[in-house]
Amino acid sequence: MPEDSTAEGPTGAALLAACSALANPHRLRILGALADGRQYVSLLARQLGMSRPLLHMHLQKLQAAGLVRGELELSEDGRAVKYFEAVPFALEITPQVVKASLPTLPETAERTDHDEKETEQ
Amino acid sequence: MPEDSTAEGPTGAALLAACSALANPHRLRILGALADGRQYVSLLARQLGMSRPLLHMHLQKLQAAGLVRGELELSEDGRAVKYFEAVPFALEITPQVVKASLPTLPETAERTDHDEKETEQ
DNA sequence: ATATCGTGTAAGAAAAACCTTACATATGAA
DNA sequence: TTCATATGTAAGGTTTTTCTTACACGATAT
Repeated sequence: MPEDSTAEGPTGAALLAACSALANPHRLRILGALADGRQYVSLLARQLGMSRPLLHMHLQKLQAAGLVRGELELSEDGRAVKYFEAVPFALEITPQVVKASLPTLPETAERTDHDEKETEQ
Repeated sequence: MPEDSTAEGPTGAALLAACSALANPHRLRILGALADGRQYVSLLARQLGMSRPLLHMHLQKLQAAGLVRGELELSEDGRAVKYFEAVPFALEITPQVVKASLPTLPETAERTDHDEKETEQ
């Protein structure tokens, strides 16, 4: 068996955050647009044909998930410009990876394994 | 460069469906529970501590995304029992994979590239 | 001063997702 | 028949996400 039991997987929280961030067509386009180069918000909004506040919101979600990174800079002519770039992540998801991530999934009250008397099939 | 340009990636629709299906803690638990063996709905609901109608709904979403598969069987004693199992998928997601999937992402009107006069930085 | 460019964010409507309760069916056993 | 098991699903409310509109600030250029 070619299994490498030391292969690190994402935490449940990280996996959930990443998948949630990717579960939207706009955010997929945004991430795709940043795949081969950084860009600043206003221009990116025009390129993608969406409003700037909307793009801002989606970028926040992508950044919170760690898929994208932003940096505020001052351009030559003095204006504040915020550039975003894709984080070079590589997320491999399989049923086993999901299973392995569960212990670190916060959410909805851990199964407290009290009243479970012979619930086996 | 170890790049294999013929490495197939998921379609935009498939990627979006998969990520949407995984963007929920209950569904992560469900998939994790099915990772090493099939199970039928009612028992799975008890094991996961959730209502059967709720589990049913989540299983539908997982199945629609192709991450899980269900089969209705008749047990020895004649009762109809529906077993679900995890599909052995392996989804690798990177910014480049996302970018490559965009042409096959339906949703929100393809950028029709008309009025784009020198929008370059 | 005013216009233009960049930034951020708050308020509220609209849409989608989530979840519970309730009902309906079928089978086997007491 | 009645109870227990399994299945599926519709109706309705709650919660979350999504999106627009509107406002605010700062700097440069006219």
